[in-house]
Amino acid sequence: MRSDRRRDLLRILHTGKASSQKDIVDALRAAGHEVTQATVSRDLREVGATKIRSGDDFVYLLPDELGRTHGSDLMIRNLERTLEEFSLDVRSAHSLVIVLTAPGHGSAVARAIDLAGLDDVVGTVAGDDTIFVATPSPDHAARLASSWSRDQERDQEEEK
Amino acid sequence: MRSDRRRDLLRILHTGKASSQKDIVDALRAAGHEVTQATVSRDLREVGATKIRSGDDFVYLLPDELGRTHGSDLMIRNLERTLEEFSLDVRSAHSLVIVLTAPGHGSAVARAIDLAGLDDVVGTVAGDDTIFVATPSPDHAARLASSWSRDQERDQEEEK
DNA sequence: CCATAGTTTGCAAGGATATGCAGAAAGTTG
DNA sequence: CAACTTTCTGCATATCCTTGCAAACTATGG
Repeated sequence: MRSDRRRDLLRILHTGKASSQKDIVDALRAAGHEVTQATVSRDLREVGATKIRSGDDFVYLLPDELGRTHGSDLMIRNLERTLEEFSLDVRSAHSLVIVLTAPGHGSAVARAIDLAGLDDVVGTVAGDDTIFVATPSPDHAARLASSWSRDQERDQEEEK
Repeated sequence: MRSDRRRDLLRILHTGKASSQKDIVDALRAAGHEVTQATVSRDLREVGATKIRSGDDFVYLLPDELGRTHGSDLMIRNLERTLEEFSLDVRSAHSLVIVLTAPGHGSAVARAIDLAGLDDVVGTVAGDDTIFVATPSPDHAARLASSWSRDQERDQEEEK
């Protein structure tokens, strides 16, 4: 039955291990539902599931899990890319990290930092082109700053 | 040049109007970049963009926009589906709406309500199987309650 | 300027997903 | 129960996306 199958579909999606519709077909068959990929495609549309990148392959996620991608690989890459593109300088000052960005991009970069969900980041405050990042200790701040500098340098090369 | 093209790609993605890689190829060509769809595919992987449902078709979004799907069509459908599945009863009491859910699903349903980003919803508090939804007025509460009851009824039919 | 190594791209093939259509199933009405 | 309407599904196919591979391009060191 349709409703029965959908319950199992949601369960499968919830495990976060379905990376293709074929995977889902297999899982559903294992649960006793004889279905084809075409039906799965339609079911997925109905529940609003979408396939997003997770590292190098994909995962199907439900809409309410879309916002929970904090700290994921995707968001960490997003931070790296954002730093490459918009950060001009990164320094540490005691337990703070100060990031200088292209004018007007302070908030955007700070958001990327927040979304990355790094343990070392306690909080951020963004101005127009400057961000203060609070960390637990000067040690942490130094580590973060040097890591982010590396990300940021690559862009400087290209400017030449 | 690669970096130049990527800047334009990000701009295109930001408009939220690219629903296929072919669209993006066209847009890039219009901006003076001779590219093929294969290159676009690789560029998209690099910036971490993913294709998500938007109503009946798709949109390519950047990672940091994934969380901003509040209030979208996707989230509204998600709420409808969630109510169908987990809500047992919906009533209004003055300017509040009270939703009774399957045991343990209070928070999950409340989250779906929040994500839908409805103007009429001022705030929610969730218990194990009960949710209080604050609205601006008894009028709003009544409207919401009846709308959600309709969603919820469909499931009741199937229980028979 | 050449040789070499690394990077980027197009092409073509293959994989994954969406969909028109027609038939099956389920539900409705008289 | 027959006739009809509506919903669901599989099949076959179209569309869309990814990827291996080889060629074109860049960068670097002689």
